[in-house]
Amino acid sequence: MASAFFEKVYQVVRVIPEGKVTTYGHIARFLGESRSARVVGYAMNASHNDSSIPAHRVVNRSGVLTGKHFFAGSTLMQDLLESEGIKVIEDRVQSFENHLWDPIKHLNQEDFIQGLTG
DNA sequence: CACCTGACTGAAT
DNA sequence: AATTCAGCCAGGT
Repeated sequence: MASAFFEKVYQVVRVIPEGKVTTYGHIARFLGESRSARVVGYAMNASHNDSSIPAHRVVNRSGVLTGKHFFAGSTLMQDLLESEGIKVIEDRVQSFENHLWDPIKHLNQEDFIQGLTG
């Protein structure tokens, strides 16, 4: 079991809809830790312990696949995204904002955290 | 035990 | 507008 923050991150990542992506910053902000975007990324690094976490749907604020290096091979992350209908060119998600899934807009922040802790 | 690094980001210079 | 700095947490050296 990872830290509480890691768990929250995982919970959010797990509910990202197929064919959608979000960013480290959005997740951090959604969790009320807008300054911990970096830790979100670090949580993803540790997410290799759990295969149920679609880490490929998390990119940086520019839609760049900064974490692809941590996937097997050099195109697995891109391949996964493209298989969900997201076009990726040179490690960048095309029409990024169009595919962006903002947890702050699609989830109820308080309820989510309440349900998580309770 | 202290210090450094890392899938980030926003503010300041 | 581009570069630098600070903040967050965990794990490795």
